[in-house]
Formats: sequence, structure tokens, C-alpha cells
Amino acid sequence: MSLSNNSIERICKIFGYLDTLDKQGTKFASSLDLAKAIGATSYTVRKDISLLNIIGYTRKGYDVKTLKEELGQKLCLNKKRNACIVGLGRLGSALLDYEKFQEDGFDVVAGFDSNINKLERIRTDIDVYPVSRINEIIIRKHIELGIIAVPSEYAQNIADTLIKAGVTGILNFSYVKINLPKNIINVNLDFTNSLRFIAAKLSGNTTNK
Amino acid sequence: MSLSNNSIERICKIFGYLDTLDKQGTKFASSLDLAKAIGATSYTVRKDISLLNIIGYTRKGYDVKTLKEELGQKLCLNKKRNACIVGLGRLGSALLDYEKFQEDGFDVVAGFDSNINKLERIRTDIDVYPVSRINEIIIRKHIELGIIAVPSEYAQNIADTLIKAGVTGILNFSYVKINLPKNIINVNLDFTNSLRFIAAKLSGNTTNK
DNA sequence: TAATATTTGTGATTTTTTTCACTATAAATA
DNA sequence: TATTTATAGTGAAAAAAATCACAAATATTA
Repeated sequence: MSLSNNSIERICKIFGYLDTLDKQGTKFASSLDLAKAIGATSYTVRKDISLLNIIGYTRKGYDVKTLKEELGQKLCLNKKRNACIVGLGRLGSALLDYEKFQEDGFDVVAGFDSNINKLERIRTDIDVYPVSRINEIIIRKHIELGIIAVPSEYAQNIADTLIKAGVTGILNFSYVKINLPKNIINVNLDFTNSLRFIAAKLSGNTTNK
Repeated sequence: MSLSNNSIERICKIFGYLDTLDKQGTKFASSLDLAKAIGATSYTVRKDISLLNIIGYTRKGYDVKTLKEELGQKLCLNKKRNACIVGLGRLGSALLDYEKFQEDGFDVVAGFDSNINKLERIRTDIDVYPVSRINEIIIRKHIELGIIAVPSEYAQNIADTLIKAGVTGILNFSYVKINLPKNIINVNLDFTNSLRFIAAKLSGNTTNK
């Protein structure tokens, strides 16, 4: 099996939308329905799905429950994974209580911060620890994913620590790119860059593709 | 001028990195330096830059200050833009205090929430209002960008309200895709989807491209 | 001053991705 | 039952993007 990043991204979106459809009680969705929901074309959606050897039904589309199950299986989205959040400032502590992570199978089982006072003040159901205990806790709690919400200057160092402890995927909210071994999967979410992208497109000096 | 979304994204990242370099006092950066910092190749970077008719210096690279200025000019990243945040829950109120927005020329000049009690409790320097005043405030404060941090079921409705008031760019933190007129620029940041993407790549059923 | 090394700029090539166009299939309808 | 219609699946074509490869330029070194 061999999917491009674009395909994976689309499939992840489709997966999320299928969840919504399923909760609404919708039984079938056509490639066009899915395409509209994720901002793609129907043939791209069909190609993506057929790359995974999943089939739909003529004149009905795809069975919502089945497709979700199969996509989840093929992309390992059904398996639960433990995650931690490092940096419990405004953003980090908001993420600690972001219930959607749990709903979607990402269990945030620890938070870390370097400021001991902050750890004492924080009100959340999730256990919080000083960063000095990252290695120990990650091993003990089998944490695979690290969410980095520390100030950018510390991001690389925290990433290194997480990886040494065994984390294999990183969601990085700082605005620096962190250097990682190639076997580590990493996504950067830089809010400012998103606003820049919007501003650039608004300027009109661009295609609409 | 005609840039693909990929090019725009890369250029926005380059722009951010140039800012870092400039603050460090670095005078020149080669296409390879820039490429490494944003996760691209040197020829892609050179192509992107030359698409904008910006030139570098043989054997030196690009002048950091000049390149930043020119990229900013061509993509309208130098111009300040006013933004607002709708939905002042954990995430929204964290974003209200996210100083980087201001530093990078995005002035968050208003926050909105439907819960009046919440508005009274919130401690921030930024003016906050009930959502019923969105239209009035957006017009009065010349707000171009809307940051949506409300629960997903309200996102479409808020987006419609923002657009009717004159907002032209939307950064959407909810997990639903919102339907917008084509002249509105929109970026979705769905944290769960990012984690799904990481999980899918970790599963290994994918290329490494 | 000459030789060397480095880095840009870019046309050509290759690769990847998307889109098209059409067949097959089965549900719905007459 | 026959016809119509909607939708999947997919090879082929087109479009887009990335990469290569190398000339040109200029800083550095000998």
C-alpha cells in the first residue's frame, strides 16, 4: 500500500466526516458527498478509497459504518494511542481539556511543565508532572505521541527528550521546525503561518488552486 | 503572478524563518539554509523565490532583510490586518492572549462569546463582546480576519455572520468544513486530524513522501 | 592575478497528482 | 419487465509539481 501525504490527509478528513455522518444516522455517502465535505473532487475521493482496495455500491455510494471501519483499519486510526502535552501555558492547558482528543481515540494521559507552581495550580483530571519526569512517565504510560506547546526556543530540546523516551509522533505547536530522525512523524501547526497563508491569498497575487 | 498553494505555504514559512534569522542578526541565507529550515529542497526554494522575481547573490545567497521585505511586499504580509476571535472557551481565550499574532502583524482587536457571564469573567487586554454585536464591531474596527473557536455545530453560522459583516479570511479551529463563497479565504486547523495524520503515517501503510 | 569553490537562476526532464471519460452495475421508475 | 438514472471503478490523458543539471556569476584562496 502506498499513499501520498495528500491522500492520507484527505482520508483522515473523510474519516472524521464519516464519524459525523454515522452519529447523525446517515447510512450511505457518495463520493460526491464526501468530496464536498472535505473540499475535494469526487474522482479524487474514489481514487483515494480504491487505493485502499475498499469498494462502494453502485448507485448508493459507500456504507458509512463500513467505510469508516475499513479506513480506520487500513490507516490504524481505530487503535487507541496515548499522548502527552508538554508545556501547560494557555494553549497547552486548553489542549489538556480538549475532549475531542479522547473521543477520537487519542488519550492524553499526561501533561508536563517546567514550572512546579503551575503544576500545582492546574485544575484538570489529567495527571501533570514536571518535565524532569518526561522519560519515566512516557515509558510507564506507553505514550506514543507528544504534543509540544512550549515556547519555541525550547521546542527542539523537548522534542529530543520525548524521542529519547520513545515517542514516535510529534504535534508541534511552536513556530520553529524541529529536526528529527526520519522515522519520527511530525506535524507543525503554526497559527501565524495559517494567518499568513490567508493574508497571502487575500492579496490576490496567487492562483486559486 | 501566479503561485500554487504549496508555494504560498513554503513562502510563508520562509518569511517566518527570515524573521527569526533577522532577529538573530544573520545577514545572508542560502537557498539550502532556507530549505532545511522549512523542510524543502534548495531548488524548490529557489524556484519559489524566482517566481516572485526576487533575486539572490551568487555565492552569498539571499539578503535576509531584503528578502523578507520583498516576500512580505509581494504577498502582502507586511500590511497589518485586524482580526477577531469568536468563541472564548479554553482555546479561544488562549488565542486571545497569543502574543505572536500581534508581533506578526495580526492585531486581534476583539473577542466574542455568546455567554455574557464568560465575558465578564475574562481577563485580557482585548475588548470582548457578545456575539450579537459581531456585525457592528467588525465594521467599526475594520476587522478582516475571523478566527473561529466555537463548538463545531455553531461554526457555519458564525462564519456566515462574520462574512456578512465583511470578514474575508477565516481561520477555523472547529472540526467541520464550513461552506463559504469562493472569494473568502479559509483555513481549517483540526487538531484531531493532525493527530490522525501522524497515526496513519506511523502505521507505515504509506509512502514516505 | 589565476584558479577554485560556492551558490544562484532556469530550461529541460521526470515524477506525481489530478482530472477526464467511459464502462459496469444496480437501484428506481415506468 | 424494460428503461432510465445514479454512482462506483479505472485506464488514459492532462496538468502540475518537483527535481535535475548545468551555465553564469562572484567570492575566496593560492
